[in-house]
Amino acid sequence: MAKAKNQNPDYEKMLRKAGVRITRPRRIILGILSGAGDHPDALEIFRRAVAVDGSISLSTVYRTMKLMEGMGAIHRHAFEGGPSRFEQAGGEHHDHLIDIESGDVIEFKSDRIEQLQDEIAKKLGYDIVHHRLELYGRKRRTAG
Amino acid sequence: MAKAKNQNPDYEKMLRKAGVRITRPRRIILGILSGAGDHPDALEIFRRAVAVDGSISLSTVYRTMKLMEGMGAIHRHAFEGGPSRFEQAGGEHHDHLIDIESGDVIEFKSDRIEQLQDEIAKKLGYDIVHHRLELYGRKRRTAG
DNA sequence: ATGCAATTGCAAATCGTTTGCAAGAAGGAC
DNA sequence: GTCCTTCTTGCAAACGATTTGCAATTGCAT
Repeated sequence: MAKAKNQNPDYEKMLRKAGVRITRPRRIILGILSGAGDHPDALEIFRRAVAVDGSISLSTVYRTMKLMEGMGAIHRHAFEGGPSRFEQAGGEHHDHLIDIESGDVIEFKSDRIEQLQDEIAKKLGYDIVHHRLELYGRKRRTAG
Repeated sequence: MAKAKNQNPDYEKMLRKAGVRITRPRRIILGILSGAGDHPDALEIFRRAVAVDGSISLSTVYRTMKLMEGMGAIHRHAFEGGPSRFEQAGGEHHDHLIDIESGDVIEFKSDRIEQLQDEIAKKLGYDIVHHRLELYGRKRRTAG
């Protein structure tokens, strides 16, 4: 019953092909993102990585995040004030609903909204390169 | 033909009523936001404020921004990486299209999108407290 | 005008993130 | 497997944006 979010597109192969060395820290960090069902920030990734290999440094986590972001292997999210949070790329595009009480992130998708965004941009004379749609909400009290 | 974006809801009165002292720095800063047609960041507001009164400090700009944000008199936007940018509140709600080449911000509004957002949140069991919709785009080359 | 609490400017502190550098690994050539 | 070059790493120091402690100053109710 584990939340299997794992469609691991074998990043190691892709990265090596792109001329990126697969080092021990990188393998560990990538593995963590790959298995994460949440959207951890750099410090949290660092904690999880250290649990596997105590010698990994926070700098390496940041450097790896930046590298992977550049390669398109992960997505960086800057939710409300807090630090950047990361998520493995590869899945379908989606937006986020952030629970302002717990910080939990729920993913959702709306083709209709995407379509409307395109129309708006077009009307304004722009081509959308990317967008950000975040809903900040509070769990509805289940009427008791 | 100036871009009059000025529906100045007499913040001084509102603020004083809320027990906030109207000091010289605050009056100047509020005036700047009120007359701004753009979305300046703290440093830019500071620059404009210093041009009026050389003794104003950056700390005061930050403190005033935080205070006014709390009072609902301004909105804070954290676009892509950069520092927070501010805008006087009071106008109608709108979202933003950011020109990734110039940094210019264009405001737009879509009731349809807002409505869809509400539906999505409701379906997920949440009440939206606020949201953020930003389109990052590039000016379409006017086919010549 | 007077007094006290709220506000300020300044400098130092903080947070998240980046960077210089010397030591240490990755992986192609042999 | 061994060697070599180059890329990566960990560390500590630097960074940019923002916040804070503090003593001096100001707003404004009286």
